[in-house]
Amino acid sequence: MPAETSKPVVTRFAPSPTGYLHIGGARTALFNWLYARGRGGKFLLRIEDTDRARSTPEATQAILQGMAWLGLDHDGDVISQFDGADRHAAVAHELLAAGKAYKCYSPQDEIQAFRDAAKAEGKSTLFHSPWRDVAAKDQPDAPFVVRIKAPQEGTTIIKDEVQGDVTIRNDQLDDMVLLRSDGTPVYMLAVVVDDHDMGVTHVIRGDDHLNNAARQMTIYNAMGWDVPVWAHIPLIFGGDGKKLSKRHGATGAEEYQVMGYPAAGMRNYLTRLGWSHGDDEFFTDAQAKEWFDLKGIGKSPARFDFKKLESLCGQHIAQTDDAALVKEITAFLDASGQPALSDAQSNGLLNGMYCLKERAKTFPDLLEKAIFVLSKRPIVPDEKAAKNLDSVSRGILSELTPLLSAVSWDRDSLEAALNAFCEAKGTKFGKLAGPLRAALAGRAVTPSVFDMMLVLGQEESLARLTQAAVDTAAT
RNA sequence: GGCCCGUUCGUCUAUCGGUUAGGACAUCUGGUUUUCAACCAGGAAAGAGGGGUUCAACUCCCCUACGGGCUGCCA
Repeated sequence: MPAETSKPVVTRFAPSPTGYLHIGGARTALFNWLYARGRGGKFLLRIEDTDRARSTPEATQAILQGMAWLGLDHDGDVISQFDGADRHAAVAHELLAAGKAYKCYSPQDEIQAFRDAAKAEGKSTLFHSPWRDVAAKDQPDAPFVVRIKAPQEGTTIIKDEVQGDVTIRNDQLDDMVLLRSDGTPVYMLAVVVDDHDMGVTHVIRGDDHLNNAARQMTIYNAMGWDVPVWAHIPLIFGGDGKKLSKRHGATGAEEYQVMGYPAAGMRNYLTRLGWSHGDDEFFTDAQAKEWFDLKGIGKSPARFDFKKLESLCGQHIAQTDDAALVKEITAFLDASGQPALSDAQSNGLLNGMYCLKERAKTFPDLLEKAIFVLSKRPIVPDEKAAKNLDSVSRGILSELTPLLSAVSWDRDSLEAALNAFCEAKGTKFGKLAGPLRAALAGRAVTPSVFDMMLVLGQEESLARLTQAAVDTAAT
């Protein structure tokens, strides 16, 4: 690996702005980001917008927003591929002048007819232009496309860090179009020129481009440019082993944001999907940057598993700093179009975070558990909680309340007081917990009653107990 | 049709010619418990099929099956 130290790493993510940031694209971006960031290199972002009909500024915004949410910061400005069209065309003309490309006058319908016929006969549909070696003086004054002169003998070896050495016979390569008949460059040319001009050293992209790499290499070779290190990564599938699509549920990065998955958990899950570092499952960004390499990327497509995502997200939430979580939740609320937290709610959330974050896998999950601290009196019990507030439990609560007003408000004292109360009443604590939950939170599923009382404070807790004891409306 | 790639528990994966094929998520059983979660203990669960090579194959080679990709004046 001594070569790696000689040249700084430059990676890039190059999405087409035709829709939201697909989760598979997000992972490709993540791999590029990790690889560059772990090596002190640069991570560039280029928008492949040469298809004018399908590219939209909204899509570019969605991609930027998705990357921002995932914390994938890029170096330098966002590059528009379309802006480089003149440069791309200039390269094609350079190739033309050097005799490494040629003008092809075959009309499209003719080519199409050839392909249809070849297919019908079960023969190769590779088109061989009759204009490849026609001298300039014999060329007509007619519309033409510029095609590269691809090698016709020998083999091209794609030295891929993930797939290994992939050998393609050159007779399988076509003289692909570089410039359309209107003079505009095609994608295949644009990527190569841009990657070269941007100094990209490692091309990490989906393996749907593996075959394209051989074709792109003919351009690199014709221009005498260094071929980058290739790493073609397998695509992500849905749970049924089919290409991930809408029917599998969410495919856009921002949908995961709206569902309340923490970005750190997403990064961890996506990194581990199709890449491994021994048995490590849960790791921080710092560890991921340190460990990530091309060798650890698997060759087979991985399936997306929500359960594992949730498990990892739960662990990340539990390990995130309380204040940072409140910030993330605030952003989540905003992104998902929900009402913002009041200052009082924010503070309450922060105070209660220690006992909330241990038990939540997503932000909505956490918020659900936090209802006790986000709600104001009067606490209205939901259906399940109401069942714990029958007349008997109300009686018990009203007996308990004066007792608690005399107790010192710390965990040990509260536990002692409640246990003593239960013993005196001859009941188990379990009998008391349900009504307490209903009174304090209005829910049947909550954090520990001690934590709730501690977070709420003595005054508020007693007020809620009092209210529950006297309120008979629900029964 | 042609060319290219892939295939280890349900899922993500470890292994890199010699292992009782390991871990994680999910699942099942038991325990703990104050609900949910968490936690503890334990269980079930895998090399697509067929040929080689080798003393020995999940690991190397070939074939088949299945899945995927490319085969555009899309990207």
